[in-house]
Amino acid sequence: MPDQEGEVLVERAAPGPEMEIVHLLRAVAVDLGRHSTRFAQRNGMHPTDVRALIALMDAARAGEETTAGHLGAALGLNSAGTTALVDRLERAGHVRRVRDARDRRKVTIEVDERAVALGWSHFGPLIDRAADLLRAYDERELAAVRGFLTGMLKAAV
Amino acid sequence: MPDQEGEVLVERAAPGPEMEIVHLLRAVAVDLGRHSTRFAQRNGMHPTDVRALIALMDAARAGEETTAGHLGAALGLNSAGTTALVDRLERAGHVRRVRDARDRRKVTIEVDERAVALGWSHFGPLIDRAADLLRAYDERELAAVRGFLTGMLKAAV
DNA sequence: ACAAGTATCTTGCTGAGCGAGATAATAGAG
DNA sequence: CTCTATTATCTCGCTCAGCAAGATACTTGT
Repeated sequence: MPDQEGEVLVERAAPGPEMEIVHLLRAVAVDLGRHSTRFAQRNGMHPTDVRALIALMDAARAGEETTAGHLGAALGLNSAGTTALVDRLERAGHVRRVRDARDRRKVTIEVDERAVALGWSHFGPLIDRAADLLRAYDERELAAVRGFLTGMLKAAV
Repeated sequence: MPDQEGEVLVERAAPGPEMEIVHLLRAVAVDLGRHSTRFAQRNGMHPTDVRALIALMDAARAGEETTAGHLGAALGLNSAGTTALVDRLERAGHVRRVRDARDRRKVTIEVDERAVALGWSHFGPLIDRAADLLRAYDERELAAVRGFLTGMLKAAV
């Protein structure tokens, strides 16, 4: 009876007990996004601005300088959008533009310390909570969480 | 010596082995966001449109009707933005507007079956991959993953 | 020294989302 | 039953993030 094709498509997933966790992961991803959007709005920023600051801090932690071009590429913006983004962040005092001394076409972006502190004040409690949860786990449980997240990371490319 | 205050703020987190997993979770959240943005762009939609379709499908799965107002509230849009969003989705054929018969002020939004199928074709493989990963776990490992995600969900409000 | 290449910025535009208010339908008081 | 308050959606005019195209400034290879 091919008269319910829609239903077949809707109910395609294997409805095992795994699906609960899959939906949980999605809910967490959505909520983390909301959390960071709220942070943006409270500080008069846009979601992209927060993503930019996070990208900049990640690079800084890895010991890499970030140029305007790098930043734009990481966020999927074109050059005009990148310039506007950096203008915005600079005007708000969250970053500084520094002309590269060796290649003077380049502009490296440095995050202001106060922006870092602001980020910690908002995301710190969440990170602490996560660390608390994980400290209660033994090595096999940690491996399970790590393995699941690592697997999802590879799958989501 | 208080001449390195910036550093103190930057390195505030307890640098235990938990931090690796915290960063993993954030990376997964970001990548899932990117995945859904790519889906949006490939189909000529905006991230908000995808979020709207997901919200609509979630409600439908829970057996609830979604009105324009509900949808806007769920996405944090005002009424003008909501109207524009539904216009866009309707123009693209992803949803239908249906005037509620009992309260004729209300407009309920119905997702078109083809939009659902389109979503599955993109997110299905990812979901399958997640289910595969989880099927290899025993009950205690599943409980660990579930507990961590549930805890983060409560913390991220 | 000069052509080709690379990094950023400028200009002009499109469109998502907002604030304010219009329109239409329901609910409650008398 | 009618008049007013409330609720749900839509319309209008605007702001601003991001795009496409091209200008500008610097570097590199010949």
